Amino acid sequence: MPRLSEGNHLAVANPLPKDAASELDPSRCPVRDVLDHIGNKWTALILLTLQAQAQRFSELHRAIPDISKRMLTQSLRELERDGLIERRVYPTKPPSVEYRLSSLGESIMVPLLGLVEWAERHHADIRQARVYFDGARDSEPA
Amino acid sequence: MPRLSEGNHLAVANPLPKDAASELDPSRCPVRDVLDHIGNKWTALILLTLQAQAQRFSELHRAIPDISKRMLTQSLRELERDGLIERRVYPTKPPSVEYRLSSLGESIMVPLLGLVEWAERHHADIRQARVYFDGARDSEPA
DNA sequence: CCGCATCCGTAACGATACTG
DNA sequence: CAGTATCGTTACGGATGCGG
Repeated sequence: MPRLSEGNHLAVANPLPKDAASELDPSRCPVRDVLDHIGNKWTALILLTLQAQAQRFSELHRAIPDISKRMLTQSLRELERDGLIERRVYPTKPPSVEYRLSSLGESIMVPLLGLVEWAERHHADIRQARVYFDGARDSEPA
Repeated sequence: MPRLSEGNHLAVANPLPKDAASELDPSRCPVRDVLDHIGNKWTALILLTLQAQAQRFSELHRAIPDISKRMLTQSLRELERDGLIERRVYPTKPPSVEYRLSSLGESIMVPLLGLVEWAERHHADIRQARVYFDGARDSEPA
């Protein structure tokens, strides 16, 4: 099995020239960058929702009820900024805005759906492991 | 393209029996459950690191320098709890502990590496989209 | 060496109210 | 309808120090 770009995502061991970065630059690590985003609790859900078809703001809101407007807006902005979705404004009255996956956004669906599929397939295993772990925790000290 | 289990990950539209859950149960949604975990900023990195080979606590710490011991411990516990990694204690003196992927953990590497590969392949696109977006933002209001 | 506990700053997030 | 602004809370996460 290939190991990909050997230790690239691990924080650079070489301590950086001098004082260049008081903090190591995470934007230089594709893995962290992308993973942080899809882990942003909502972004993945939004992408998944948009994968079915383009949606308007309130449709998205209805599809994901437990997100606040604030977070929805913010997440959409991020996705748009990253070029994963496109935002189209129709100057109707009242105005309507439609969000859709860009081609880049579509391309991430492939690995993302892979993860989704894994999640659905192995969720039972995880839940089982959890109850075992939690059970063993307080029945062990016999 | 298959849409998987139609709208499962979206918060259940059916408003739950009565008062059952004041909050909708995210643990019943595999997608959210898994995505939240791998998005936990460190878990994915740890899995990626362990994929190469089993590692001891301090080896992991060296491999991912910018994680605190606290977070490393915590993340490892979570992963162990979910059955993705195994923890082996060697009663040497001083004691040494080794972490390795479980078979379940190995199985998640496939989709995870898919995402990693996507990230590496498209990171340039994302960065470019960002500068474009940010640039357009404050040059637009002409 | 491994890992837990405490303290504390920060940001993420939600709720609400208001604008075009 | 599609946001923005403000506020308050919560939790994440880092630093440090102790114990096995």
